[in-house]
Amino acid sequence: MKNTLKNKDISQTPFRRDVLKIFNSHKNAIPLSVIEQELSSYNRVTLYRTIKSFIEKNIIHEIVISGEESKYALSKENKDTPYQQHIHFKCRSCNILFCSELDKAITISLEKHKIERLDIQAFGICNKCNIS
Amino acid sequence: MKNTLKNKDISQTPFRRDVLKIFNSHKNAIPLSVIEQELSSYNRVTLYRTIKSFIEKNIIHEIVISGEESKYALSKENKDTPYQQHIHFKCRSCNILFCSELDKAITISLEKHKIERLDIQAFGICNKCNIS
DNA sequence: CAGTATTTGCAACGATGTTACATGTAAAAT
DNA sequence: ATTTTACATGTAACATCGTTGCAAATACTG
Repeated sequence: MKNTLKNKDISQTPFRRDVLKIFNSHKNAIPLSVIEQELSSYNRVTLYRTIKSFIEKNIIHEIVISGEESKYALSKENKDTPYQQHIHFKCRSCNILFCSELDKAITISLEKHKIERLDIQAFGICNKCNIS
Repeated sequence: MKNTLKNKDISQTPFRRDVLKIFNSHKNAIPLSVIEQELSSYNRVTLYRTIKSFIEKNIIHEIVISGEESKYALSKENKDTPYQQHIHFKCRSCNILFCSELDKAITISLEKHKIERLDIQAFGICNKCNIS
């Protein structure tokens, strides 16, 4: 099922549809620069605002890695489905960055601190790069 | 044992000593703005370059969390000690951010992808905030 | 102490992201 | 379907962040 702007409490505009279309056409997380390349024309300010409202509406989420350009990926979870632990995997060979759900949830305990949520980033070599 | 600039392949200057002193006086990760406040005077460019070289020499590391100012913390590991999994904990009440080592290493498998390193960020309520 | 390599401060620049405001457009109301 | 209203967009200006080139100062080497 395609991600749409409907039922997201956000008004539908041509620009937002174009941006969402780009996210739907990418399996993996993409940086702003890719979105800019794929838009025939755009306004910098509007794009920033679109990204910001998509994040607020939980349509996408931001993935930041130290020293790298932020990337964005469609969020699978929404208000109806509970939070699922998911991991971001980054391949150091092809630089691809994608999200994946964890089969078994990870539990970490940290002394007397109460952990409510975990963000996990994994770095390594992806399937494809491992073969070739 | 205090962290020093010796044996780090980096020349010692008053400014670097001042910055390092600030890191040594904080148990937790701090943003640039805190360093700036605690330096009686400083040059913006020099501070950026100092932070960058401290990161390169693995004296400190950067912790980035989506939507927040980057923070920096002293690195415990250096070239002599092997990489240890460590976790960043952020308290959503007092906003403190600190690093902690994991007693037992976490293993995650992701289909056919080869994971070499994990970064884990935990969010919740810290010990102190939990009590009060 | 002299020579060399590195660091610093300054000025200028470029990239990134935000704000105010006028205009345009989508959604809601009639 | 038309009006009304709320929200989204484009523009310009601005603020912040981080970098670069260069000259002067300082730390390290012999």
